[in-house]
Amino acid sequence: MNTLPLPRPSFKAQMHQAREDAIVEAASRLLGEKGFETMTVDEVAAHAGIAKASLYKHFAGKDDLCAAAMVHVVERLQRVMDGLPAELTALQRLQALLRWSLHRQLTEEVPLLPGRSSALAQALRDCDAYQAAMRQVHVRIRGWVVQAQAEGALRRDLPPEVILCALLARSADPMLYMLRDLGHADERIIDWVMDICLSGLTPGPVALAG
Amino acid sequence: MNTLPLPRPSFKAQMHQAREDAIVEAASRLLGEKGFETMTVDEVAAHAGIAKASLYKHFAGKDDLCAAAMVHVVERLQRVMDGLPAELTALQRLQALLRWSLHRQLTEEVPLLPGRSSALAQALRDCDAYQAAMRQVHVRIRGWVVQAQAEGALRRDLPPEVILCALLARSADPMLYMLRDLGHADERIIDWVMDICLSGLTPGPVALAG
DNA sequence: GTCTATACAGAGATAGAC
DNA sequence: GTCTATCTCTGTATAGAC
Repeated sequence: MNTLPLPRPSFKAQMHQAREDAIVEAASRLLGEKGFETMTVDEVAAHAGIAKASLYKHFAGKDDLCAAAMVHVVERLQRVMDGLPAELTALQRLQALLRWSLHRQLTEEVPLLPGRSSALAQALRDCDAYQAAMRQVHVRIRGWVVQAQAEGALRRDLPPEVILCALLARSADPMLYMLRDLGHADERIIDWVMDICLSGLTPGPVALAG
Repeated sequence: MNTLPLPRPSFKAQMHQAREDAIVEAASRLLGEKGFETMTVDEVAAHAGIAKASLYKHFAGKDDLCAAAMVHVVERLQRVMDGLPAELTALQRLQALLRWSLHRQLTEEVPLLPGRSSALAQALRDCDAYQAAMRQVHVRIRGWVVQAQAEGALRRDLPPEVILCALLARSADPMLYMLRDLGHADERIIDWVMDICLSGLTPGPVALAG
């Protein structure tokens, strides 16, 4: 692509970027802990250590701010995908992704998916950067799903899109919190959810009732 | 002698109850469509056809109102459980319940489970009526799970509580909305989700990566 | 118990000095 | 660009007449 040497960012620009990152990180944290509707811009500013008015010099509004936080999350996911060892099979890659997203959810970080009836969902539909990043991720994961199906590691009677949804939806599965409320340890919860997601609840090939 | 027409002492009470039911129904509808944080008491009053101040004569506040709506939902679930044909196996009962809750979710009705970071979750923890009803439902469904395990219809290597959580969590599974956004028909979505929940994503016994 | 009108609080967003 | 102080709107809850 662009092989031109990038101009060294000025000190001021670095400061600017660093502060913006701090804001986004604070927003991500609160978004994960409290959700879009419950969190407030005041809290974000307080956690970032700046005044609210300064925050509005960086972001147009709450929607904008949280959309940026969500883009941040997707970019982290992309880096995780990039960092997977080359020798892994397609299924192993998908398992690693699943484990990563479940772990995220249990540590109260931003979920990959916005809540169904959250105003954030609408804001994200209008955010081109988020849509583009998310499309990339989908295409890439879908490729792994198809490959895993070809290798016989995933069911071939399900459309790849459906499997893709089933995997991504785990990152917002309420089952994790229900199990945590019962007092189970995080790692055990993750193992159960992954196991059930992949193998199901029935012992063998299920005999569906007519 | 008393020539007055037969007294109908419960008439006023009936009116009272009918109005209260209308309020709860409106609250349920909006709770399902928009979620606890986004919906407003004004909207509920408008949908119920009364003034907001009148609503506050029936319920102490928004929390109270929505808790009542949630209790209403659990009671409907209990009636569904009561109405299941006696000749069904335990697994078939669980499948029927699963199908019912998935159908509910797709028709934008109140989900059985509150969102993770919703203020409603806290309100429900403080609501004895909800807690009691929910405990009853849990115990009953858990019984069916144990029975299905004994019949070999559900995996025995998972604790019943875990399977119970896995089933209940489907009623708030974001997968349904993802598939709907892809343009699939409701019935097909439900079939896929039930199938994947019970049989998993892998073809046979899964070979976990070491 | 139901209404109209209003008090009160919280949160998003902005003004204007520095 | 950052701050303090303020505006404005929305939404919960209540007062008081009938």
